[in-house]
Amino acid sequence: MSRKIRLFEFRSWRAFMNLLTQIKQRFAPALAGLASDVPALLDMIRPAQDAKFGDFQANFAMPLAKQLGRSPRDVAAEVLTKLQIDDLCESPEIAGPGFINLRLRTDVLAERLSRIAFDDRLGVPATEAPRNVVVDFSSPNVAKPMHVGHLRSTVIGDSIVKTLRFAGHRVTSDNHIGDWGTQFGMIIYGYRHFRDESSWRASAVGELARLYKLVNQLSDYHAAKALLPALEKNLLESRQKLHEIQQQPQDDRTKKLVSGMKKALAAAEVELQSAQDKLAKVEGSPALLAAAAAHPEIARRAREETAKLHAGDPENTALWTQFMPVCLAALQQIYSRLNIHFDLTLGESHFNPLLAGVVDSLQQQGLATVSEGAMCVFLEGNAAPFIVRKTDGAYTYATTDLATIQYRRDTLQADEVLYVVDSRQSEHFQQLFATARRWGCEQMSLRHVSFGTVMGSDGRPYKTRAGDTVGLESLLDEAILRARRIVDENDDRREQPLLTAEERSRVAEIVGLGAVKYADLHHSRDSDYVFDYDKMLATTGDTATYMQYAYARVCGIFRRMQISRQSLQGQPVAIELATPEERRLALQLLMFGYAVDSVLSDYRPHLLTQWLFETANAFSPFFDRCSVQNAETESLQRSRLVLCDLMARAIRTGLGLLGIDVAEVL
RNA sequence: GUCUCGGUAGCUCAAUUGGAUAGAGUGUCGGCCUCCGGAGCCGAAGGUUGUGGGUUCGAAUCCCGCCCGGGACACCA
Repeated sequence: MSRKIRLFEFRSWRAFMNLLTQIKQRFAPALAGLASDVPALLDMIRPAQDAKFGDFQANFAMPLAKQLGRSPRDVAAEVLTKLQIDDLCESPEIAGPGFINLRLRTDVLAERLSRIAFDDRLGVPATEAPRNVVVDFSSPNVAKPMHVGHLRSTVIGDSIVKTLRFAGHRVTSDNHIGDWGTQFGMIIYGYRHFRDESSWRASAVGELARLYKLVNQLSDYHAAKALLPALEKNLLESRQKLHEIQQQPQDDRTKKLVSGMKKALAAAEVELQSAQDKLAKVEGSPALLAAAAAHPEIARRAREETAKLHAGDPENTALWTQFMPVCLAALQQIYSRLNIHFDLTLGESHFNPLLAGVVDSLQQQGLATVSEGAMCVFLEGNAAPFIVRKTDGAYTYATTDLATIQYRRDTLQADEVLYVVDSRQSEHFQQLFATARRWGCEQMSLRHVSFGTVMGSDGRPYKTRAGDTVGLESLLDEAILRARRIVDENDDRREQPLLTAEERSRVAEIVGLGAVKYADLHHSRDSDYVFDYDKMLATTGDTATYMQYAYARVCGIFRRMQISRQSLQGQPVAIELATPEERRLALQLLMFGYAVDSVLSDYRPHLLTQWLFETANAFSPFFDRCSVQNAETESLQRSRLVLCDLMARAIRTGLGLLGIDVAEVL
């Protein structure tokens, strides 16, 4: 009996937590007689765009008025006469063309906040409809060092996993690593011909990375050398053509031709330059040049090693088996540093045995046909076919991806699969999903969560000054190093430094990693963004550091007053919202659930960073003007302590969903 | 050439997917330290949302044309 009652209470207060939902429920009967599609109208009730419009705003009067052929303000007024909401809000106001502005009663706000004061979930209920979601992200190639290109997928994917879990879904994070590709042919070839035994013993990972880079470089060298005459000829011809066109009288048609030619010319120049760079790098080193001369067929031979591996050659399989743990350990090192965990790491090799069956099945269903020797799926609206088996009999990543979908449907029982992969592959996924649907996966939701490129300050993809891609490891090192300088400087400025050397290292790690992750997540994912250490580690503005600082300031209050946050728990709370600053902070804290919902509606973590920044921003004036220590009354002091504790947990929880940590002292 | 994503304050980015006077940060300028962490707070200036049309009560957002940029376009993943 008592258990039943408690369950009921629990569910009812959870349901009541979401003020917005509750407000919508109040509007439903008021709208019932006026419109057929009430839910659509209720959906137009939202948090106010600007605090001067109150706390919530209803935008439905204008479209509804149009349906009814009446004036919007009239319709709004009629709705208000039927609306029962005075136990929640001040009297609603009609403004502008017909907006309804709602301001919550402060006593209601205080009461709601009191209820969630010690709730770990900050009043956000777990979903009543949990789904099985597989999130496919990070997905590096093993045997190649991870670089800046893997950053976004890894960070965004991890945040989506954490947010989905928080919302109550059953999530499987899966790292679909490239462990069966051409790079293995390269390191096998490299291992046979260029291995340095002592380096191998000292650091197998480092040696594999060196071998990969070396073989790649030599292959590029020969390719560039072979291509050079054609590139030079191409460039000359482009210049010649451009010159000729420019001699002609200028009209709209020639103008267009000129701009087209200029673009082609620029592309040809870039291509030539890149080839020349590759040649210069090898020719600049006698050792490399000698190696290149000794291995003229290196690219082809490396490909053959890959083919042998795929064909089950025992020696190459043995090498693969020997290399894999080394490669995985190298990846794991970065993931544990980033504090990112995968439930599964099922790479391409795992699905290899299934590929023949996939193609057979596609063929049997009449989806795939042979064209120009390749097994293809032709899709309406796509010029290029989706190739599932190449002319030489090898399978492609299309095939692997289909096998993976099958596995996720049948074995993991997924309702939904998210692919956190950069936007250049959107055509691939569009074809993949279309094929999968026709193949029998129409029940499953498949989504490409795409994102843009990380750029340098020059507006081009982020590279080192020498033009190499930036290794992820060194990128993190640099961020942490810079964070350490900031932490040192700050603590040294104190009369009594608060941190030991070890603590400083720990804090620098938290601040540095947080900066990198936050900078990535606070941009909307589909746009490119400019990578800038100074901006992401700035102690002012919309950075992780600013949020972490706000957290540390709260901790400072408790430390100073010698009150543990733990000791507040379990005692009765009565939140008092005496000032505008307290009210603003309270409202902001209650919006957490809305922020989480909005993130998940389209997998956009930047909406959570926005909420965090607004929360830290709401806290600052409170901190400035509402002294806890010198509060007028004991009950006000207690109320403020609870508010502080809630604020700290909100920041910690919110940052946590982004994969970012906090520290008590910065 | 086709498809696709973009062009918003000096700079870096938002804009709850069609809602009010387009907002933040940074930078610039001007105010706040007998008071819980000044890594802070408050304020000001800064815009023809690439451009020309259209759709409607209402457009940065949707449609069409043009200009500029990124990317992808049969056997790499």
